[in-house]
Amino acid sequence: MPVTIKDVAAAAGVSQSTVSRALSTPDLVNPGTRARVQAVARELGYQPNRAARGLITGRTANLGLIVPDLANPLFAAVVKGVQAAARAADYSVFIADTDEDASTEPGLLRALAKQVDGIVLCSPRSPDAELTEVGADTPVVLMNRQVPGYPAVTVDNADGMRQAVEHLAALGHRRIAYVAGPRSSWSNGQREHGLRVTTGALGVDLVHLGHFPPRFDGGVAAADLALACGATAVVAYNDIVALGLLSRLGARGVAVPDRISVLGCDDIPMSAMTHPALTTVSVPQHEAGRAAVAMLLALLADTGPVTTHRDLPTQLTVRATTGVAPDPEPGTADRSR
Amino acid sequence: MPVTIKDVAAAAGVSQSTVSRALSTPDLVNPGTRARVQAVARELGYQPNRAARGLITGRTANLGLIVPDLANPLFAAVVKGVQAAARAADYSVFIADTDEDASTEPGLLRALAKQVDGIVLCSPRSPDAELTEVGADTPVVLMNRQVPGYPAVTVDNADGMRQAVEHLAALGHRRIAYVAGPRSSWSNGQREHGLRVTTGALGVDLVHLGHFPPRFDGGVAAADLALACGATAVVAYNDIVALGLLSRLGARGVAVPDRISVLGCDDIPMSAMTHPALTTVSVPQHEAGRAAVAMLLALLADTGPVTTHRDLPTQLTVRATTGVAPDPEPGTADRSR
DNA sequence: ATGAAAGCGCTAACAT
DNA sequence: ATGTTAGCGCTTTCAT
Repeated sequence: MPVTIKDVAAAAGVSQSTVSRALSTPDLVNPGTRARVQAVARELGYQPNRAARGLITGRTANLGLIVPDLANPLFAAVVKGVQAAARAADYSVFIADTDEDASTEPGLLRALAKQVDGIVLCSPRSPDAELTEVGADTPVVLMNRQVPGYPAVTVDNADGMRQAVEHLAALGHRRIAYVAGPRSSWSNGQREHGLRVTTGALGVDLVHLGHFPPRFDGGVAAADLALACGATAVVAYNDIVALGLLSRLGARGVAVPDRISVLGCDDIPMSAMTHPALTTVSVPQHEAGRAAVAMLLALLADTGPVTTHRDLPTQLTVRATTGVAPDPEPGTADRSR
Repeated sequence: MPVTIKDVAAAAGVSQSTVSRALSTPDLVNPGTRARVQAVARELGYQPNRAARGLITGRTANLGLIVPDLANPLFAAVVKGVQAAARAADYSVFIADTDEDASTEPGLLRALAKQVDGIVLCSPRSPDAELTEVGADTPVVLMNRQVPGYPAVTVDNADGMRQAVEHLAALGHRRIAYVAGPRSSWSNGQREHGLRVTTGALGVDLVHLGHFPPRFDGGVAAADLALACGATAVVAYNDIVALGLLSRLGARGVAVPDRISVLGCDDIPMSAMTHPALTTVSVPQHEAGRAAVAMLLALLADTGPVTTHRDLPTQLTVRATTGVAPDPEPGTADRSR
C-alpha cells in the first residue's frame, strides 16, 4: 500500500494542502512547517502520484517518442538524446516502435496522445493527413521530416552530400554512384537533391542506383551494379547499406578504396569498427533528439514565440574507405572520354 | 479540448455510468443502448483517460523497462521483445536507460514504480539490497540476472559456452583464451563457469584474460594478449568485444581463423555482417523480453501459481571465424607439450 | 438495465 | 501561513 499525501498530512499534523504546497511551492509555507513536512515525507518515502497530479494540472510530465526501428543504431541515438533531455526536465518518456510499418503509426499516435504532454515523431512514414488529426490535441515535433505547419528538427542532409562530393572530387573522382534508399524517405530525397546539385556544379557524373532497401542486404545487392557502372566512388544511402557494399566488394576481392571508394551516411558506431573504417557523413541524431525535446518543452511552456524549426549541421568524417581515384584504365568505361 | 465520458453521456442521452459500462463491461447494458453509446463514442472520437481510470482501478496499464544501454544492439532486441508482448496485451511501456551507470538505477526504479503496474529490470548492476525496496510495492521481473526471491528470465549462458568449447575442441583446439567481461556482470560469471566446466571435462587449457570493458576497444586491447598466450582460439565475452579482437587481429595481419579462431557471444545483427562473419553463441533476447512481460502479466493477473523462472536455451551459430586448429609449430608455446 | 453518488490522489481557488 | 472545499475523468457501489 503506497503512502499518499493524506498519510503525510496526518503524520505531520497539517492539512493535505500544506503538504502539497510544502513540496510543490515551498516558498508559500512557513519554513518551520515546511521542514517538518519535508522530513516526514522523506521518512515515509512519499512519492506523489503523477497520474493524480496530471488529472488536475492537465500535465502528465510524460513525453512520447515514436521511432521506426529501435534496433537501428541511428534511432537508438535519437532515443538516448530524447531520454537525456527529458530526464533533465523531469519528464519520463513512452517509447513506441512501429517496426518500420507506417500503418501502425496512427494507432500508436492516438494511444500515446492521451498519456503524454507532447510527442516526438521520428522519421514518420505515414502520410501528412494522418498527422493532422493528432496534432490538434497534442503538440507534435517531427524529426527527419518536414510537413508544413509542424515544428521539426532536421539535419542538413544536402550539405552533408555536398561535403561528400567535394571530398571525392578533390580526390579526382569524376563519376560517382548513389545507392538510393526508400523512395518514401524524406532524408533520401534530401540526399539525392544535395548530390545532384553538387555533382552538377562540379561537373561530376552521378549515377543513380536503386532504390534499395535501407539494409545490409540492400548494399550487398547494389555492389555489383556500382562496380559495373564505371563509377570510381559509391555513396550509400546510409552506413548499413555501405557496410553491405563493403562486404560484397570484399567477397569479390575488390580493393577499397584503391579500386573504388565507399562512403556512408549517419556515422553509426559500427562505422568506426569495420576494417577498413568507413568514411561517412555524421548526422547528430543524439543532439537532434535533445533539440526536439527542447522544442516540445518550449511549446508546452508557451512563453512567447518558439523556434519552430531547427536544421542541424552534418559533418563529413573521413576514414579509410575513400581514397584517390584510380588511374583510368584503357578498356574501361573511362575510355569514352 | 479532449472529449470526456461526460460528453459522450450527454450526446447519447444516458448517464456516465452507462457509458462506462457500455465500453468496459458491455454485457451489463441493454444491447440497444450499448450500440447507441458505442456509436456516439466512436463518432466523437472518445478515448478514455487512462490516468483517471488508473486512479480508481489501481491499474495503469503501463509497464516499465530499465536497460543499461539502448545503443547496445543486444538491449535493443530486448526492448523490441518487451514492446511486442506489451502491446499485444494493451500495455504501454516506459523505457529508461541507465547509461551503464548503476547508481542511477534506484532512482529510476523509484520514479517508474509509481506509474507502472510492473517493471522489467534488464541486466541490473545495482546491489541486491536496492532492489528489495522497490520490489515490495511493484512487481519486478529480472532479466539476465538471478536474485533470490525474484522472478527472472535468464538465458543458458553456461550451456552456450559448453557448445562453444565442444565446437572448438572438435576442431582440434587444445588451448582456449577467454576475454572476460565486467566482474560485476552476472552473465559474465555464468559464461566463465560454463567455460571452466567444459574445458575441464575435455582436458582443454583455459586462459583467463581480463576483465575488459565490454566494448569494441576492450577487444582491441585484449587481442595481443590472446595472441601471446599460446591459445589457438579466443572466446570473447560478447560480440562487440569479438569485433574489437577481429579488428586488431586484422590490423596485425593475423589470419582468422587460420592462425587463431574467434568466437563471440550474443549474435547481434552486426556479427553476420563482418568479414569474415563471426561465429557466436546466439542468445534469444527478443524472446526473453517477451517472456519477461508474460511473467509480469501473470503476476499481475494473480491467477494461481506462476512460473517464476525461465531459463531460455542458447544456440551456437557457426560462421567463418572458427576453423581447425593450426598445426603446432616448433618454437611456440606448444613445444612444451 | 440504468442513474446517483462516492471517491481514487492530488492541486487550486477560496476562505480564514 | 494554513485549512476547507471543490473537482480533474473515471469506475464502482448502491439504489431504483
